[in-house]
Amino acid sequence: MTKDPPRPTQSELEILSVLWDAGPSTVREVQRTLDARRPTGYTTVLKLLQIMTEKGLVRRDERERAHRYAPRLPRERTEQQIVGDLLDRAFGGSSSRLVMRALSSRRATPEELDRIRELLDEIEGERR
Amino acid sequence: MTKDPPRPTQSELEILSVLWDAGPSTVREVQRTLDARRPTGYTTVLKLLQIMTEKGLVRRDERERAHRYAPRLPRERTEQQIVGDLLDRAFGGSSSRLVMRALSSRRATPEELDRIRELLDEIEGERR
DNA sequence: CTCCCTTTACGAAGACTTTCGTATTAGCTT
DNA sequence: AAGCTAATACGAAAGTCTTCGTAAAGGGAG
Repeated sequence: MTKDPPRPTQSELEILSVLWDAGPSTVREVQRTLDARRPTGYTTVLKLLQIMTEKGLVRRDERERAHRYAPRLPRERTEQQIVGDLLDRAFGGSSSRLVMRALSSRRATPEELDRIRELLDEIEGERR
Repeated sequence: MTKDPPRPTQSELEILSVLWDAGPSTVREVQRTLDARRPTGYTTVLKLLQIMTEKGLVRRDERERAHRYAPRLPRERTEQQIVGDLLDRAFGGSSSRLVMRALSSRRATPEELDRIRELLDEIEGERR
């Protein structure tokens, strides 16, 4: 059984996010996406991805000349880990408080709100 | 106008959380709370609080022999900052995805769920 | 084959985080 | 005032994160 990789750092999380969105990508592809948001050097991204490979956060496919990197864990699972951690650390485990902050922090679209309602229904349904 | 303090680190956030819960506290008080969860030395907490004072994350009251530390920003605001940051960094700005992770990460009480529904109503109400 | 261009590899610097040992200071007790 | 106790101050060490410069390697064009 392979051990779980450590929690990703802030920058690593940003890279993972790109990979989850775009699928297996080369350094150049990730760098271009990141650079559009905030100036980010090529070797910086490369080094990060190499470190992330060592940590087991990503898997590297070396068949092509430009290696392709892919997340090793599903987005779902990592997000859960991060959120759970934050919940304990800053929200005293109160998920509702976190939810409220999230909702008042960014506007959610009506569709999103609907999906959240559905989720609430599901949770309350299970309770019975 | 005073500049905003930087984003707290993980350990700093833990300390802030204690201070928000307990109100202005001495190093010893914070240390005892933290130590109960995970072994934490006195001078470690002290140093952190001193650094946090420099950064402007907490305010120090030196009138008593044992100084009392208090958060400089309200919990609300800091939580918002953290969540907003996380939202951008890992959730592509999708608050609903964050909400779902939060809700499936820890069980919320029925009361909490109700409060969330109310919040949803409010948000949709404003839209009209 | 040789010259480029793009990529990966390596290493190091600088900043930051976290922890802890030790020194110093202040108050209380006697 | 002297001594004890508990607090703060200081500084250093070890680890991590982030960035970047430079070297090495690989492929394609001519």
